[in-house]
Formats: sequence, C-alpha cells, structure tokens
Amino acid sequence: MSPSRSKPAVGCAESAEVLAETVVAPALQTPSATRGLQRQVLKWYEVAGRRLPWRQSQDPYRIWLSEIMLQQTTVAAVIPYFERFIAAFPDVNVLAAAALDDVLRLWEGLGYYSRARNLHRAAGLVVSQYGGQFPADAVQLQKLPGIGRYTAGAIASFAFDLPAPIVEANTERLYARLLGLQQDVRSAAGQKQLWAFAESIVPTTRPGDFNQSVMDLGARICTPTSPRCGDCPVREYCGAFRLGLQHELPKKPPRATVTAIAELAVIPMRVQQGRRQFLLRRRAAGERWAGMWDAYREETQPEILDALPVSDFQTQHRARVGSLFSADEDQLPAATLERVTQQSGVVLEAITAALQLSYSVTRFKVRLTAVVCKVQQSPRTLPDGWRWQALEDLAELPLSKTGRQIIDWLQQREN
DNA sequence: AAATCGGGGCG
DNA sequence: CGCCCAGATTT
Repeated sequence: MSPSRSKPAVGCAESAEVLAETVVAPALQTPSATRGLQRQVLKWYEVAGRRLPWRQSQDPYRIWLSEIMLQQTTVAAVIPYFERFIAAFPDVNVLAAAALDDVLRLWEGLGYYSRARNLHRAAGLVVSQYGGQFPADAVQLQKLPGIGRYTAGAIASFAFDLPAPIVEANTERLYARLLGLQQDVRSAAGQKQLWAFAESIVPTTRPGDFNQSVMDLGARICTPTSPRCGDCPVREYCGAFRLGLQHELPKKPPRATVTAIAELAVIPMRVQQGRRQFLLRRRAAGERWAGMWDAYREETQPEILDALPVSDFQTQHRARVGSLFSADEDQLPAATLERVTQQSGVVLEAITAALQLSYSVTRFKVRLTAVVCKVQQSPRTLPDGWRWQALEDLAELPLSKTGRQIIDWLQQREN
C-alpha cells in the first residue's frame, strides 16, 4: 500500500498516475491485444466450456433465475435447485402467479432468502410492467429488485447478445491477475478499474459467449488458490503471470472474524385429538428468515445452555449434528419461560427432550440447543403468526435450515 | 464505506 | 477449520 495515494490531490493527471502505479499490464489494453485475448478465450471455451443447465437456451427467464441463484452460491449447489425450480415454475408468468410460500419452500436450504423474495417481486413486475417479457436492456434490467450491475450485464449479454460488461467472482480474479492489479479488488478504486477493463474487453460480436468464457476460465484455470497457468490460453497477456504474482493476486481485505453465538430454541408440544402438535411461528417481515416458519428462538449465554438438563450428548452426521435427550422433569430458566408465554400466550411445563446442534453460517459459529416442552395451558386463539402445527403439515411450508433440522429430528423421534 | 444476508462445499 | 462462492441491498 502506498500511503501517498490515500488522498488524491486533484484532477486527471492523477488517474493516469494511479493506473501506472496499480496496473502493470497497460499494454493489455491495446486493440491487438484485446482482439488476441478475445480470440484465445473463445477458442478455449469451445473445447473446455462448462455444460450447465441454464446454458441450454437463451431464455431470459432461465438465465435470470440461474443468475439470482448463483449470487454468492456455488454452481454445484445451484444445479439441483435450478432443476426443481424450473419444473415447478417453468416461466415468469407461473412464477409471478405463485404464492411466496411456495417460492420460499423451493428456495429452502439455498440461503440468502431475500433473493427469493426479490425474485418473486421482480417476476410480478416483469408481468405487470413489461407484459411478461424481460427488457433487453441492462439499465432497465438493473431496476428490477435483486438485479445489480453484474446480473444485469449477465442477462443482457447471455440472453440478448448485448455487449454488456460483467464482473463477478471469476472475472474479478481473472481480470485482477491479467491487469496485475495491486489494489484491493473490493475497494471502490479496484472495482472501478475492473469494470473499466470489463467494458474495454467485451466484444460486440458474441458478447454472451465471451462473458461466459471468461467466467469459465476463472472457474477452471484461473482458480483462487492454485491457478493452472500452464494450461491458460491467455497467459501471454497476464501481468500477474509475467511477474510471478498469480498467487498474490487478487488482493483482498482481511476476512471478518468469526463470532460465537449460543442460541436456545423452545418447542412447546401438545396432543390434540391423538396427534402431536408443535408450537411454531412465522418470521415477521423485516426479520431474518422473513416469511419462514421457525421455532421460538433466543440468543443466550453458553452457560445457560451448559446448565440445561441435556445429558448423553452424542454426535451424528460428521460431528456437526448432535442429538440426545433427557426425560428429567426439568424446567427452562424462568426468564425464558416468561418470554415464551408473553409472546405466544402458551404456558409451559417440563422439558421432555432436547437437541444440540453446532454449525457455522456466514461469520457465525452457532451452538444451538432446542428443547421440547410440555404445555400447561394454551390460549383459545394464538397471537398473529403463531400456530400449532402437526409435523406432516410442515413438509410444504418454508423453514430455515436449522428449523428444518429441528423438525426432522422431531419427526424421527415420533417413529 | 461498511455491514448484512443466517447456506454449502472443498482442501 | 479457513476460504470462497456467477452479489445486492441497506445502513
């Protein structure tokens, strides 16, 4: 890092200076180098490009759906979701007409659920404002919820053959190395350079194929930890390769530190007409997991979890999911009992079973204990969002990942 | 500019 | 475990 650059003085001479200082491969941006790179990448793509389900057509709906699913999500994780989703919602009209619950249910497990809510909203807008046809225009596309600069460029180029630039995880890495970009790729200045390069390099003929080819090159050759420069069709243009910096670039900011969290979930159980029911609630708008069903949860202290009557802990599932239970007539902490009663109206008795889970998600490492409790009394009508549910009914409702794990565990105990 | 989103897979 | 993933949106 050069401190002298932290506060630019003024003007245009400055930007040329920054470029010379941070980009070691300015020659890459000559017309002949640009054409050579485009040709090499496309030639490589014909042979080595990935065959992916959303590449079978140029249907903007399928491309849009795949791009939303792929945001911060690996290709391997997306494929089965994409297939199921297309089978259930084959076009934008069907999706727009679907219930949000059904959309969330099919999204369950994929994470970042605001994507599913935005997807559903955007489908409604495409139908109501564009007559069911996606606009063939990156600027218009970017106005739809969930579509940012990258996704707009991807749809515009893949579906409509428009020469729109893209920068995402693969191209960010590839372009940073080609340019020999020394700055943090996440910084505003780094992003500006990457997008400027993306714009300079995207061809007017076959822009969609080109954009997909550079993504595949990033995914298969210009990989994060051990780039296969020996197999790279464009290493002659690569600033990082020339300087032996392929393992140092791209430069990224330090990762967020992991936060440990203890969480307590409480699941009241009652028997109604010979069938077991469990008290759950639907997450409110604005909350995490909005619209999804979940057990009552609260963040707590590790000591509280340690003090619970949860004996015989056993691990299952690669030491991530533990299960156990105790039939002791023990109670939850009074404060927790009060909160459950205050929010749901249900009055609890003893703990009858418990489940311990330990998992990592985003920047959190969570230790979760879920307890099943007997019910002393339930109001005639529950507050808004709360419901007694039989386990079978939850198969069709959207739950968070851990909510589903808890329900699966309850189901297993029944049998 | 920085935080949030709360899932998964791989070495 | 650490690291990364076809990012967008909110604060």
